Amino acid sequence: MDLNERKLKILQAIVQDYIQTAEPIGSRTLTKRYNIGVSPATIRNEMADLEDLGYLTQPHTSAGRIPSDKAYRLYVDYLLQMKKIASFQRDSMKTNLLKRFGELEDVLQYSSKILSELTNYTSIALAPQIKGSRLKHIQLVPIDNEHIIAMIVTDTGVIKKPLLRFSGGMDFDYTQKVSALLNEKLAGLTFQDIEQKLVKELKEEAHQFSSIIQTIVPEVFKTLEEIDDFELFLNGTTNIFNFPEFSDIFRAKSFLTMLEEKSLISNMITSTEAEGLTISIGSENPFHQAKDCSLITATFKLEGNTMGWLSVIGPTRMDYSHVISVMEQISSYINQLLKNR
Amino acid sequence: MDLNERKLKILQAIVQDYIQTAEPIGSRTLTKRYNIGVSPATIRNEMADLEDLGYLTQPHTSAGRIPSDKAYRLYVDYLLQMKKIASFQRDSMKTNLLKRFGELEDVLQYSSKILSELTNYTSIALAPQIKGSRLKHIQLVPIDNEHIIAMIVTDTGVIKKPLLRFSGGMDFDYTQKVSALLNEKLAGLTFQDIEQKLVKELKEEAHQFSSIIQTIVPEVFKTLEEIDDFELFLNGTTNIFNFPEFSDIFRAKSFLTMLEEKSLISNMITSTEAEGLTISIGSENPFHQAKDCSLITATFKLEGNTMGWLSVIGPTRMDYSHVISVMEQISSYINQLLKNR
DNA sequence: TATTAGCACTCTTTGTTGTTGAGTGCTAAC
DNA sequence: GTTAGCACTCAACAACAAAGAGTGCTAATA
Repeated sequence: MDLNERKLKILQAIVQDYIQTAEPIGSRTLTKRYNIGVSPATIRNEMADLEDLGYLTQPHTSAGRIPSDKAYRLYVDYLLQMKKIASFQRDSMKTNLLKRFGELEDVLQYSSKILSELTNYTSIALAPQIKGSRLKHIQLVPIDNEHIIAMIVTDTGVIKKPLLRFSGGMDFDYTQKVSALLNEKLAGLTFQDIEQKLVKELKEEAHQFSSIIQTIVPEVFKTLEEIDDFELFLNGTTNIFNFPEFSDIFRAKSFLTMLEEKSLISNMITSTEAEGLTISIGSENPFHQAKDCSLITATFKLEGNTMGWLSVIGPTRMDYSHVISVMEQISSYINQLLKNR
Repeated sequence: MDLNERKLKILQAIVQDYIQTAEPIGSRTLTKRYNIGVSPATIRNEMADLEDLGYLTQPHTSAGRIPSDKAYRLYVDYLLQMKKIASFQRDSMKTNLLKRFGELEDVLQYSSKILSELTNYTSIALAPQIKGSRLKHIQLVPIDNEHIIAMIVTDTGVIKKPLLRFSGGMDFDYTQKVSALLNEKLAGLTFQDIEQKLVKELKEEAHQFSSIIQTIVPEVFKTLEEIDDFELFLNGTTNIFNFPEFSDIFRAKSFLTMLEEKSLISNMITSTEAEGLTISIGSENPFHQAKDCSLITATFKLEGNTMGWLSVIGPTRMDYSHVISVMEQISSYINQLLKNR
């Protein structure tokens, strides 16, 4: 018993119907809505087979069938193979997105907003942690007698700005010299390298600035450590209320509570390694909280470094076709942006 | 017919009971739970009076009574008058809060998190817009040949960092001179002043830098304009699921949707002018979306300038006593912090 | 005169029961 | 191999009854 042409046809019809209606579908209704070419009785037999094979489940004996995660996986793989990317909204999106410049974080956040609006699902933007990235520029700026800001730009575009308390005062020229030295020594290195090896060396080498470097540099890193979470932006969280599977208050609650757990979400998203689109369906997700959800993640890379992630999360009964097409569009513009900065 | 001692006693009992149980309460139950000293029949008469006076309502004829917004208002005014501030958690909170330094925004955000955890309601932190505040420090930093970051520190502690595209390149010394000039001319002024009057003057005066100033300064302000929303931080949004009045999916949805409307929320919060705690109950709120909610807002000022807001939002049946006491605590520490920076 | 006991009445909530209809699996006929 | 027919299942819905918490009114009471 394998998946012949007819079984595939029936399965696809069921998946598509369920994505639209969220209702279990029976053999008779299927023949009415779709042109399968066989009678309900035959479909019933095929459905029983498909259930045995694990593609369909039945909420109760006298109900229709609903697709399993396995069925969605088949459907999605088929879709990805076809890659029938629609080309809607191309122009308006392009100009809007390209008009924005600035930090990658902003671009991701803005894209996430568009994404949730276009798909009506919840969208998540995630910027990488600073640790793995490379220092592009560091600049100490004295604010007043007691405070210095260390402005830090990385190759992933993240700009962190730890505010340091530094009693004793320091004038601009001095911070300028220190900044120049730090740039010279540290630019291009990863933060891990800097922290592990170079601070010591630097202290020894730069005698004339040893006091300030001993005070400031560890302080900068300590503060960075503290603020260095994954930055997570959510959009369209209330969209789940549009879906009947979340009209149960407990489901809605657990979904929204899951979204509030930043660490869980970022774990789930960053676990995707491959560049491009990754789809994980229902129980494929690493956390049980997400077992009724599908997560579509676009990973952005530049020269091997991960620059950020963009995700859509929704019910397993997700309109994969639509979401994939929108995400492919947005991804291509972001990649364009990444290459041209 | 006025509010005699006994009516007040009964009303207070009803309010307190309803805050705890969220169930309409009848005369008999009231006598059982509280020691009023009269029979249910008497209480019924008094309740009928209180209903006529607008302090109570009845969901239906054979149900108990629930307090109206007017009743909560009376209760809250009484509470504020008493100011029975409990002194729990004082020490742990103090050390935690004072350990944090840095931007006021961070302090507000962190406080909001504590606040939602301590009260189990939703908490909102709001930092002021940049427009009304004064420039404390501006520093242009060249990142590469095409980008300059303008780091801007204001007296409200907000640090904005618009990234500007500036083709042509500019070396550090040059940006340094320009920064110094801008600081000299602009520090201490409000952004409105700068924008309206001074840009023109500056252009004329500073001949040697006229080209860059003509290019950069308007660009900085344009970018500021774009990013200058109220910064709004939400915490504990899913806490509403704990309250039976939001166990209806539509209520929950409309509450959460309201929270997503940043402009509405910030309008509601910033409409409070007075320093200290402001409470608006149910229909007292300016927006109908919030007519089932109470909003308790702490406004922080320093020398007349509003530095930020901290709010708790929840059902009108809010545990005012508890929330007020927690907010008084946190506010006092934030004020302490503000004065000592 | 203010308070209270008693009573009839109201209305929601909860549980029961029957009906409907969409769906199934199985069998026998085509 | 496919399909018509049939008995069966089960959720959803509506109708109905009973329970229970509450009310307002009236008459008795302190």
